[in-house]
Amino acid sequence: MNDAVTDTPSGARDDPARDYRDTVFLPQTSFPMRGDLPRKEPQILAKWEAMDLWGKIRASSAGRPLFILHDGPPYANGHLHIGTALNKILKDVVNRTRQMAGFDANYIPGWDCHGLPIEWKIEEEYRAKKQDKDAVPILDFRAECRAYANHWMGVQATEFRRLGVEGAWRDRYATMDRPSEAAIAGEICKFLLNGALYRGLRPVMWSPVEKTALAEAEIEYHDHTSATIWVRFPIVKAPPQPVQDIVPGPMPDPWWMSELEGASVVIWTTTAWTIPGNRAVAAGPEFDYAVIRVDAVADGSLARPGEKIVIAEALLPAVLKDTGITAHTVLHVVKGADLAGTIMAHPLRGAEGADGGYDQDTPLLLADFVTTEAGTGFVHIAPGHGEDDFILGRANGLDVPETVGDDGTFNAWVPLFAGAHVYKAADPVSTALIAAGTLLARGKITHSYPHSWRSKAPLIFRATPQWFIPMDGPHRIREKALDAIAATQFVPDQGRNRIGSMIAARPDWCISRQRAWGVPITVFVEKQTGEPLRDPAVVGRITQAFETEGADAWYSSPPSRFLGNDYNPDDFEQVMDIVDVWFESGSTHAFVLEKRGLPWPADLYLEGSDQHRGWFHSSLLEAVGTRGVAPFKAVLTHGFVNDEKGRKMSKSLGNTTAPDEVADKFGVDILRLWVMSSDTTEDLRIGPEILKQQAELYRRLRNTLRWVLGSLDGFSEAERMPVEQMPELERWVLHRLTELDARFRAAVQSYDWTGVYPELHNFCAVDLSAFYFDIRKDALYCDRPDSPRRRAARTVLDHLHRYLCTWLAPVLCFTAEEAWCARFAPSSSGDDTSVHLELFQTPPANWHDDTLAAKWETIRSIRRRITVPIEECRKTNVIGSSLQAAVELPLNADHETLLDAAAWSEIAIVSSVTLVPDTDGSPVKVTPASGAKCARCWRVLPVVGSNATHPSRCLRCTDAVESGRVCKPAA
RNA sequence: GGGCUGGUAGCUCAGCGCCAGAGCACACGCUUGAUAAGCGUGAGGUCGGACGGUUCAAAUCCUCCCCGGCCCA
Repeated sequence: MNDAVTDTPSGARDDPARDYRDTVFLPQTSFPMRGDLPRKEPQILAKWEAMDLWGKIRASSAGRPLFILHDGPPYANGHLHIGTALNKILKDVVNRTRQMAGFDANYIPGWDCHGLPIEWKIEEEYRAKKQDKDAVPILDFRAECRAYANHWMGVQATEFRRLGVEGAWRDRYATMDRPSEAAIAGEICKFLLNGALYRGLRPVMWSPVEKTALAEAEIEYHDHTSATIWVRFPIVKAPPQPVQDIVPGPMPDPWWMSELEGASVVIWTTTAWTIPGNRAVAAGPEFDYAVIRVDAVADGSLARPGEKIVIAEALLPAVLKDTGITAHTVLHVVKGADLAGTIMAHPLRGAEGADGGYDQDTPLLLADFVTTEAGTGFVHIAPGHGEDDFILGRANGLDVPETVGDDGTFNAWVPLFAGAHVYKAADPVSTALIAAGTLLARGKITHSYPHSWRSKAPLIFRATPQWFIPMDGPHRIREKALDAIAATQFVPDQGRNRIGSMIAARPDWCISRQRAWGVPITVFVEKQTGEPLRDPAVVGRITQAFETEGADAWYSSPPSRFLGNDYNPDDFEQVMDIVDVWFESGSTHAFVLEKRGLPWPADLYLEGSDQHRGWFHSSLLEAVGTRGVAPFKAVLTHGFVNDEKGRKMSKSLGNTTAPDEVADKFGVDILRLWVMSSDTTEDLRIGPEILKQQAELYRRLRNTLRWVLGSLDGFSEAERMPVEQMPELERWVLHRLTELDARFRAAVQSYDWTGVYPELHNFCAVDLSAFYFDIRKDALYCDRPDSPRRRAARTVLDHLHRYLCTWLAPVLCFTAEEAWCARFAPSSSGDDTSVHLELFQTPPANWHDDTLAAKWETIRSIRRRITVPIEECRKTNVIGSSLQAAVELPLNADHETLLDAAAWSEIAIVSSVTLVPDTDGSPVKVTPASGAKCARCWRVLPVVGSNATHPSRCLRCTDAVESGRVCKPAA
């Protein structure tokens, strides 16, 4: 308590003009109204760094139940954007709330470092220096990639920490760390050793000029003129089921389908060289296909009058024109679905010199990628020469012929065309088809075609050996993954469905890439058998070497180092492919959790919804394949950040919001508040107006804290009052705290934070600022310090300060710290006090009082009946301040005992209330209060002026002043 | 084109079968002892569209369409 002020000497009359301000307890605090966040936040960060806050948090929570949010690694390339900021802030809030709810939330942030984008950056630098990548030793190249990733990890770490994200930054993980590379190789070898790793063929985009595979982003599309061919596939066996003709008219013989034998299915392709690789024809199940008889043809047409061909009805006019058919009869129309099971001959069946190499059957399959935009409505399927073809082929057990070599020429085994280059294959293929009688027409088309970004040469899809993890078969990875999904908590729950349908439909996982910057697939293949070597001793030598030297050891060591004395290196081929980066990040659980002795599986994975196909997916498959279960107990997803109109952000549209700009202009706490004010399970929006709104919300929170701090000035434990002795108003506030507490605890459990912080804001604005604080200002400012009413209020304010600071700490991590230290660490520098070392407060059971809450709900609704007529009196200039009002309040029998008249005047902040019985819903009457205004508390009361010595004060204020205990605010 | 998802006041969000809600912003007023603050009052929406369906009753269920977003093709 501050120095008491002596009133005027007893007996002397007061000066009516006296200013009583210095006898009133006005809020007093060092906590400024303006946040000044962009300047202050870095100072607070520096303080945390200096006191080793992270270390102290860990030490303080030792022994508590662990909570592991396993960090999905962002790619170590470029500055943070708003999406990564959202993700990390949300993670930080979840971690902090769990920490403050009593867990030991040890968060280890990490990075994804390998992969194409960094390779490209380094290659780009080479090109700028006119250097050839292939001339650089691979270890040098990898070292440059490593340095590049390292640089960006540092940049992003700084940016994340500026966002207030707390974690084990010194112990961060990176996929390119040596132990990580060793662990990743170890995971690959788990699949190798348990037999779930096989080598198969798969088409990839290939440049015959550079003799290399290319990734999607290395491909440029340019116009290219290709030869086109229309080819007959003679039907040798009609579909198995009798089907009804769908042409209107007389009902045909249901067995007409047998007529299809002898007819031909016609395909159209722009890549004649893929015909030798054909293994099927696909039709669209929903399309109508016409069986026609050719009646007349133009000169030079390869069509034959009298022959029967099948073509999609929608494309019939175009095909007739292109093939020179001038007259025809539609015999039947049939759904594509009904053609399934038709067996055709390969168009080169029986060709001279082919030696029976094309005599295999060609099935007709159904596929939803077939369109009727161009062609014939039938697609020729060469599983080695197209993504769709490959997947359809796998699903139907087709083989993947390896027809083309790395230089773009046909392999020696390919009948008729061995050694020919695919770029020049259109003529020989056409000639052979003409000889076989199956070419229906030829043409040319100019279309957009993939080319190499480097050589500008046209590319081909070519079957190449790749490494796969099977989804089905003895390891039942698909089935186990689906079981694991069923056992996982998804927030929101739709995520289960989304990842589930992907897992259910996906093909085998191709984990090999023909690249340099990554972890090699550490496998030796026995040359004679083509089988991978499965020897735990060899695996052990590999992972051991990687542990200290990293994956570079694979490139720098002779194979004998790994093969040991049991094998002759000459008998083995060392695989030089690297593993898919998704396999790497899918293995982080192994080296970040398991290897470090943290609990496994993780409690939570938390990423953007795109990671259903990405990290959640690969982590699930990796863990199921090696451990049989998911590496996470729960998966939380958030949406994407769009602009204020809900449009995707793009530099060209100029609608981007960068996190560092928000930090510099508003402060990080505003950005964090934005995250928690949004529904993060859906897409979110951000922009100038939305940020401005967040700044408004922040101001209210900040001013609430400020007023609490100011009104608590000088609070001493001696003032504290037990709940039982408090007025109902105070007990109602404490009850509200129990309600909010329940909301927080539920959110901590469920990870569902939507609406929680808006509700806290609502509490501050509506329950506290506009109601409780407004009412209690009179007692806090004007009562003597030992007044029970004031003591009760200050006790509640003490609780409010602790509850609000701790609740806000996970989100407004800087502001809450400031408000906490403003009270508990006023000495500032060198002090180790931090709100982040606190736990959430636990409300005593006796604070909860539903009956009281219901009663005060009624009181507040009656209060609203009073404020309306007061407002009307203001309009007519009868009164200004509500303290100038006297109210006549009619109450019905149910309400007349709620409060007494004095309490009503307190609650309504008026100078007097008269209660009258309400029998017919009579309105509240407001009149100017009679009496004079107390110069100290401004209430208008009849007693003011009745005391000759103290003519300008009311009784309460006279007592307060004469007690000699009212303070003069510290200067 | 397919899978998942969203479209309720200027903004952020509730409501998800039975009279359109909250906070913020806005307007007006009060206060000048939370003052680059605080209080009060008020205005504002045919709930994306359908002179579509189901129902006694639809923002809420169904169908179609339009506009976004993520992932595939």
